[in-house]
Amino acid sequence: MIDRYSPEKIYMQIANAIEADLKDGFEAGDVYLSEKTLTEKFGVNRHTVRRAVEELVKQNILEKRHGFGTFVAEKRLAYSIKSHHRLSQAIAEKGSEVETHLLEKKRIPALGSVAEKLQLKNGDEVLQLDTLRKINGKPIALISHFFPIAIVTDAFDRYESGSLGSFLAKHCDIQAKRISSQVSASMPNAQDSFRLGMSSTQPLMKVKTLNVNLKTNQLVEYSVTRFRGDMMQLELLMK
Amino acid sequence: MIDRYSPEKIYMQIANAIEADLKDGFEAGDVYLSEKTLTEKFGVNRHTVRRAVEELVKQNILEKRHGFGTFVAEKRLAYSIKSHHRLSQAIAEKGSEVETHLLEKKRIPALGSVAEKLQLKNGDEVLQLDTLRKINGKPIALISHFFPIAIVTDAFDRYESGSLGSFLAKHCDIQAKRISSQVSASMPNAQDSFRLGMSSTQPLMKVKTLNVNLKTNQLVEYSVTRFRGDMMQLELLMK
DNA sequence: TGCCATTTGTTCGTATGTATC
DNA sequence: TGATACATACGAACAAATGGC
Repeated sequence: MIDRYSPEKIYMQIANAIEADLKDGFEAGDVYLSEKTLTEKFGVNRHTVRRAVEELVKQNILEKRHGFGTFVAEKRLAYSIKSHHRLSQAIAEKGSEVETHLLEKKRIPALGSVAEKLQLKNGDEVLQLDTLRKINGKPIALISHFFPIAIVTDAFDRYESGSLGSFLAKHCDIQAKRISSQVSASMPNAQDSFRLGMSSTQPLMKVKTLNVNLKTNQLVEYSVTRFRGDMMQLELLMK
Repeated sequence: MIDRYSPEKIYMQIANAIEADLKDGFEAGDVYLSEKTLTEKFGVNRHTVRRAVEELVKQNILEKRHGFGTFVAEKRLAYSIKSHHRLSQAIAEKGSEVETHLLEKKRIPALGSVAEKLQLKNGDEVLQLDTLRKINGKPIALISHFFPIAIVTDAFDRYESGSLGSFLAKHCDIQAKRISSQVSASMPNAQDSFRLGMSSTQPLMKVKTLNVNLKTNQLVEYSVTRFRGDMMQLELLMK
């Protein structure tokens, strides 16, 4: 079953063998063999089967759940246009319920792009708020907000959920205005994919935005939003 | 440096530490520290730093080459979306060399979103042109252009390479103006990842745009651009 | 050319942590 | 609570690619 003298890596041989095995008696959603079973079946180390399974998870063929097992991934036909939420639409749609939850709040030294964007010195303190955005109960986006400490007031301590924009307007007299956005696609890290309840093989759409105070024109917020790539589509309408 | 009693996994602590380190003294293209060095620096096992680096590779922050080392990933190229702005112009301004190659040309019945966007009946004929865009010799984007047959003239037969926008202006008297763009992130299919010379585990950034003829205001083109997610970043400037 | 040091890649072994049922 | 299964982390050895001499 395994050719230890083949130039093809053992984990790839196993990945291929598993893939063939799946087509022969397994259906989407079925629980697949445990790592222990696979270890015995192929006569290799557990790490090696883990590496093989990892390969198939990356390809969306298997899924894993800690403490439960490995199972055959559901087919994702979900890419039809209709299943995409449009940011502008989804929020405006009647019946779409948008929630925002505060996940974390901490003071950190501004590093790299955060310092650069907010025009601070490397190491200047900023307040970081991480929030989770849900639409109709489903996690859609994670947002890390960065505020220069200079604009942070005690009012921030009271924020717990709901629109951060409205909160700033009401309690801090800050009307934020977006002056630029940068959009890119990348893969999620473990924490982000967990928090968004998505497969780590699905991409994120990252939107980095810089906001100024509409009145004073001062830089007040830099934020990094990670949208679930499979659920969100940005819509840009030209004038 | 490493807190072994933190609930945050060691490999994530290291990934974060490396990310901060990178912003402080490393530039795109620089060779980063070897696994051995990192192992000593953080006082952990080599597997653990490998896991951390893996995390950053997934996020397009580091790149690895077998037998050579780890280096800081190149910054994504930025591309501003503005109405009247063409990709070739946007990039050319930065002094990069842009090539466009025709991959395929065919007449097909408009289906689904193509018909919908161009306001055609399902099954109406459209001309599809697939082009590959390279910047400094590297494949960056695949574009599928769809034109209603009504606007297609014999001139189209002469198109082989170069800016399609300029071609339309010169030979078909069409000045295209973008009226909307939709941006999303998704994984590439086998053909796209092959044509773009990228890993099938890296995401694409898809930009769907709808263009009208500036003079007549008629819908003239719908296009779907697949950018390599690891090489491109859209930039949106407000106002 | 070929050899060597360096660096990443693969595989084995072992132990312990943590989630699920 | 216990059994099972995946997750993390340590240690060791060898393979394979790279670049310099």
